[in-house]
Amino acid sequence: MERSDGILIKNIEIAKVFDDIAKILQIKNENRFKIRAYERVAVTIENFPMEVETIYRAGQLDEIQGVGEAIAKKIEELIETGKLEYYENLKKSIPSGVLELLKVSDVGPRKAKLFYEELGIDNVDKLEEAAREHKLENLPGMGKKAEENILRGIELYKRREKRALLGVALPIAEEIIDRLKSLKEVNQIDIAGSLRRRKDTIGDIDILVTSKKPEKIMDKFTHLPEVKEILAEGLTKSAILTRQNIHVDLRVVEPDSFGAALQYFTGSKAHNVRLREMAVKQGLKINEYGVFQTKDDKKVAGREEREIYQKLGLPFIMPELREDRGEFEAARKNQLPELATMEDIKGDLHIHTSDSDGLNTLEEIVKEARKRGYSYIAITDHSQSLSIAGGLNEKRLQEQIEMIEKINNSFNDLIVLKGIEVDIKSDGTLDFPDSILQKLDIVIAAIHTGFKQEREQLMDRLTRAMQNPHVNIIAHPTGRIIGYREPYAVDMQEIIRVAAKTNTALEINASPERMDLNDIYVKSAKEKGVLLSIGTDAHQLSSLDNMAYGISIARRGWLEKNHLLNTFSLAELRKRLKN
DNA sequence: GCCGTTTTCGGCCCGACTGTTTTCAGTCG
Repeated sequence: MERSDGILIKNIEIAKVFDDIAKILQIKNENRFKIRAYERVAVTIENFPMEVETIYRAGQLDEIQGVGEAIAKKIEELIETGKLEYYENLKKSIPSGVLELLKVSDVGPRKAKLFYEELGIDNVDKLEEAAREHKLENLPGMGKKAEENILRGIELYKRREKRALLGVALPIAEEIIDRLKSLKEVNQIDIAGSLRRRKDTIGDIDILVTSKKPEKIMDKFTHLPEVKEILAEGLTKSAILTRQNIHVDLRVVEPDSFGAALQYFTGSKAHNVRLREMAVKQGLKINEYGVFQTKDDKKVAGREEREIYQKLGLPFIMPELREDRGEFEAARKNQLPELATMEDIKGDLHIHTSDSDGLNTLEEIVKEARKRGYSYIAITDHSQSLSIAGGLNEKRLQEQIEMIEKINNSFNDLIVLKGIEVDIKSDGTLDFPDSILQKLDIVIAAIHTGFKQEREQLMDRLTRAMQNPHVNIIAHPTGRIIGYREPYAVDMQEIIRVAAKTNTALEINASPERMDLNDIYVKSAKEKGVLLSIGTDAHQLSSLDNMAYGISIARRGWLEKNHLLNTFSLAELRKRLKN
C-alpha cells in the first residue's frame, strides 16, 4: 500500500533495518567487517539527501557509497515487497528486546547473548530483575562489580533524556568553559564532540583541557553550580549531569597531544575512520596522542590540530564539515568551501513584532538591530488568516508599512524592509492578493496549517507559492519541530528544483527547535544553485541571537558567503529578490 | 559485505578502561 507521502519506504526505515541487521550479526558473533559494512551503509542511508527509493527507481543504487551487490538486492526487496526475508529470519533468532539490551551501558553483544541464552532475558525490565536477584554475577565472565555496573547502566538508560538542542547545550557549555577559564591552572580549553561540529542536537558535551594541575580543574568542575550529579571523578576524566540532565565530560590531556585529542574527540566517528584509513596508506598512524610513523613509531604531530591534517597532506577541515560527506574529496582537490561566518551577516530577514505574535514593538526591535550593527532587517509578521497569532489584515499591514517608512526616514545606518510572513492556506492560495504583496520589499511564504496533508497537496501548495512572482523566500520549508513534529511529507529535492527554477530562496530557520532547512538539504540546495536565507523568526529581542545557530547550519551545509541572501549589501539584496 | 594511488582477493581505525582473568575479552568512544 502506498503511503501518504508517495514514498513506499523512507531512508530512516531502510537505515534502521540495516542497523538492526548489524546488531543481530554482532550478537551472533558474525564477521566484524561484515557487521561494519551494514553499520556504515545504515549511517550513509540515514544521512542521504535524496530518497533511496528514488535512486533505486533510477537504477543508480550502486552509486551510494557502501552499497554493493548484496545490499542493493536487499534494498530492492525492501522497496518492492516492503519486507526483507533475510532480516525477518534474523529477527526470529534474536528477539527485538535483546537488541534493546545493547542500549544499556556495559551491555554489548556478547553479554546480551549470554543473558538471553542462559537466562532467557529479552528486555531491559527482565535484565533489571535478574540483576537485582543477583542472577547475573555467577555467569561466566561476570562478577559482582559487573552486575552492579549493569544496574547503574539500567538506571541511566531509564532516565536518559532525548538529545539536547544545540540552542540548549551550547550556552551551557560556554558557561562551564567560562567558569573553568577563571582558574589559572587551565591552559588550553575547548569544546569537542558533536557540539563543536554544531550538530542541531547534542548527545553530550565534551570539553578538553590542558593543565599541570588536573586535580584543581576536576574539583572546580564537579562543584560547578550547574552540577546535579557527579557521574565520575578522576584525574584524566570526570563526568557530571547538569540540572537540565545534560551529560558533560571533561578530559585533561597533555599539551603535546592537545591537537590530536581535539581532533579525535571532535569526530565524527565516520570522519575519523576515513582519516585513519588514509593515514595507514601513507605509512602513518593516528591516535588521540598524535600522528606517528608506522616504521619507527616516531611522533610527527599532535600539539596543534591543524598539524594532523597537514601531515596527511590535507588542508585544515573545519569541524562543521567533519561528517564524511565529501570533505576529504574536496580537501584533496583543495576545493573546501570558505564557510560563511557571523561577520558576513548583514541582516535578519525573518522577525515578528507585537503587531502579530511577537513580544517587542517595532521600535524596540529596530533599536536592537542597530545595536547589532545590521544594515537591514525585514519585519515579517503573520498574515490575517493566522488569527491565533494576531495575523495582520490589509489595514493593519498598511499601518505598519507607514510606520516603517517613518522609521526609515529617521536615521540612515539601518533600513527596515517591509515584509510579511504570508500564510500558504490549505487550498494552496496565499493569504494576500498580489496587489498587496507587491507593495512589500520582501515576502516570506509559509505553511502553518494542514501540515498533515498528503504529499501531493503539500507539494502543490509550496510549488504554487514559489511560482508567485512576489514570493521571495519559503520559511521553515519542512515544518519540523525537533522532537515534537515530523517534517511535512514533501519531496525536498523537488522543492529545491522548483526553488531554483523560480528564483525563490529557501529559509534556514535559526530557531533552535526548528533548524529548518537542515544541513543536508542546505548542501543539496546550494549544489542546485538555490539561495538560502537565514532568519531567526524572532518573537522577542533575545531570539535575534539565534542567528548564530543559523550560521551553524549554513556552515554544516557547506555554504559560503555568497550562497546566503542576507550576506549581501542592501543594493545587492534588492537586485537578487525577484518581483 | 565492500572495495581498489598496495589489491578483483585480501585487506578492512585505534586505544583505554574495567573486571575478570592468570593473559585477555568485552565495551566504549
